[in-house]
Amino acid sequence: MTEQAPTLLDVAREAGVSAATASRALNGSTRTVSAEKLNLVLQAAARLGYAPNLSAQATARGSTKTVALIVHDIADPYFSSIAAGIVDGAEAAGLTVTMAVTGRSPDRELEIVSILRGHRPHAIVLAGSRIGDDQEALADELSAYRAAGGRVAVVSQPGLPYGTVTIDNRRGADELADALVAHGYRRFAILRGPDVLHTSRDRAEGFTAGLARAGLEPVETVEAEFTEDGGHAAMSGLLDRGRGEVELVFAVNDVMAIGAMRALRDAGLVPGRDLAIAGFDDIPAAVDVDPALTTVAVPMRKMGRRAIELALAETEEPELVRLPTSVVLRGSTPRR
Amino acid sequence: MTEQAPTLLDVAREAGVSAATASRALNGSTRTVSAEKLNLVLQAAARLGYAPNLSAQATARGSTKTVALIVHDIADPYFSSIAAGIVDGAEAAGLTVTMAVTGRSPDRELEIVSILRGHRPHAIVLAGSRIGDDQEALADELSAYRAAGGRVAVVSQPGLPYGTVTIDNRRGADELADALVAHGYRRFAILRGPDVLHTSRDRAEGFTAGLARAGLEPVETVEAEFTEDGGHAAMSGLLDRGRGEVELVFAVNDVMAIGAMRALRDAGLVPGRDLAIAGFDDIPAAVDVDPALTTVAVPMRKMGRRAIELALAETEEPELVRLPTSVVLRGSTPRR
DNA sequence: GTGAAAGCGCTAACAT
DNA sequence: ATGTTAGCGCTTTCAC
Repeated sequence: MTEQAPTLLDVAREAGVSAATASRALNGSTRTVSAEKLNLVLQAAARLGYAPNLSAQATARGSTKTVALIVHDIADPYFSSIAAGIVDGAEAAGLTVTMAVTGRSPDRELEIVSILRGHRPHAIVLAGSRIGDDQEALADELSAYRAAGGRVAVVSQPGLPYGTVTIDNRRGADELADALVAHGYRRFAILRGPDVLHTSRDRAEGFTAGLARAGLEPVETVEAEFTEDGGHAAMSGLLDRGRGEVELVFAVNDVMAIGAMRALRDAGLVPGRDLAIAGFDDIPAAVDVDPALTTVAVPMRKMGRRAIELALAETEEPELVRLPTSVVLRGSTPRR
Repeated sequence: MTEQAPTLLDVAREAGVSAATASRALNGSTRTVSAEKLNLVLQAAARLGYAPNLSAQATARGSTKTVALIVHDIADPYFSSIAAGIVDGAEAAGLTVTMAVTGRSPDRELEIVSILRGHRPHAIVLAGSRIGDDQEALADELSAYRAAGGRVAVVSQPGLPYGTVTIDNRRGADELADALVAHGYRRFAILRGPDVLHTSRDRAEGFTAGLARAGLEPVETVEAEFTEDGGHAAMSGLLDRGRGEVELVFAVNDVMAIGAMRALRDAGLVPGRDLAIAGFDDIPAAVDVDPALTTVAVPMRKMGRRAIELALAETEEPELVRLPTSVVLRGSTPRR
């Protein structure tokens, strides 16, 4: 049967007023319409089940009430926590969140930004570290959006000329190394992600720098995918080759660390006792594994919230917000 | 400085053609415009960094290329897995996903559906079991949307007159009970969620039914929040009161089960050895905990994909798809 | 194949 | 306070 959705004109007609009045009553600044007609319109709208056509509203006004969020993988707890913060913040500002997923493909990301731009969102938020340094095309796309009055915020990856909320990955990893050395560890392996990921690189380097201050260096470095399976595979490989003298494995994120713990157990070893493990992020699952995972706590949800604030703020200068991290020592790295 | 974003007219002018031709070249059915002008337009568009205004397109066409997704909590692995499937499916169909989060509040959910309806999405997908039976207002809102030609699909909760993809919660729990009895367990406690959640109720009842066939009944039933903290609190409570003769605790979802395991460890007990635990869903973390969690596998990602297909399918009759579950026995329920 | 013109549902001057 | 009238950027008849 599919009748059309009722339009503003239907409501106006039903209420016996002009479209303009109906518009003012329903969406405008309320104050300019008499209580009487206001009621008439409201009731007519309710009777008809009217919902304003946001697209039409957007074309007419030239702006939308949405913020577009770009993440790499929504099922990844790191991103979904950030997303949760963003949704919170957006909701507080009366904005709807639209979301797109890149699957970590730079091409796809570029395409997505282009499509999203078409939605003319109030703001675009990029979450998660970009891939590689070759971001010219992306930067162009974003600056076109920016030039047209759009707002951009970036979570996690500094270096883009927009409001950015991030953490100090180097420092966090450095402090972790410190704490671990203080716990008596001396022989470390690093499980890092693909080198093109800034996050991975910074954390690995920070950790190495921390060790260096104690006159140490990593016994071994293994590269793997930035996922749980990546961590599992890398740890399995390490064990196959013989882990030698390694006492502790630092994985550059918790997801990888948890994958590594699983590999350890699969090999009949006990994480923490036979080999210590540390991660980075403090995702919710970090306290669910046994032993609980030593890690660097990243305030993911707060980062999301802050990103929205940055995007919405009317500043000329791109602001860089660095949220503090903290080392959290847990059972996966017992004192030696 | 904020120049305006280039419009179709700008492109047309730049290419020396009419707006109509530009429109046809950029978005229409390609075939009706000469190769020559097509190129002209394409180049002009590229030069200007043109991105079509999707809102204007939507008002003109009367339809959008978006699907709206409503979830309770995006940080919950259950929902984010479903969301991932939906994003996959939508992407395959060339649709953008917009997302809103209810925080499990029925009022908020109603409000969201109303707002979303204003976006005139191609389809609305509701993910996660609804709260309570009092869904009249929600049903009204949805049927207004439906009447205007919108498509609706529901994940997880049967009972709404729309295409639905779900699992047989009763049966899954029933089979789990069977398997656990076969493993030698006799004394069970059930950790259930709020009774208003169908999912929780069905799983608890199915489990009880399974036990009944073996001439057993649950020793105890504890109600808690449907979250990890809820599971933790409930288990702590159970331990405080003395768990008596209970051999195995069945939590109606993995998140609660994992919370319960954590409570167990907090109390100095070893999950699996001192007290067996089983959950439901098979979220990714189920294999990360130690011992790995016995559970009922739910194909969450596939459910999301299937939901999009249902929503997009042109069927009159609301279809009900029940995806199969399977019992997965792991270390948290060793054979007795 | 291409352009002119009307219209999508709404908002925002501009009148009154 | 309310109605009239232009648009917003795009698509889509309808002629040529």
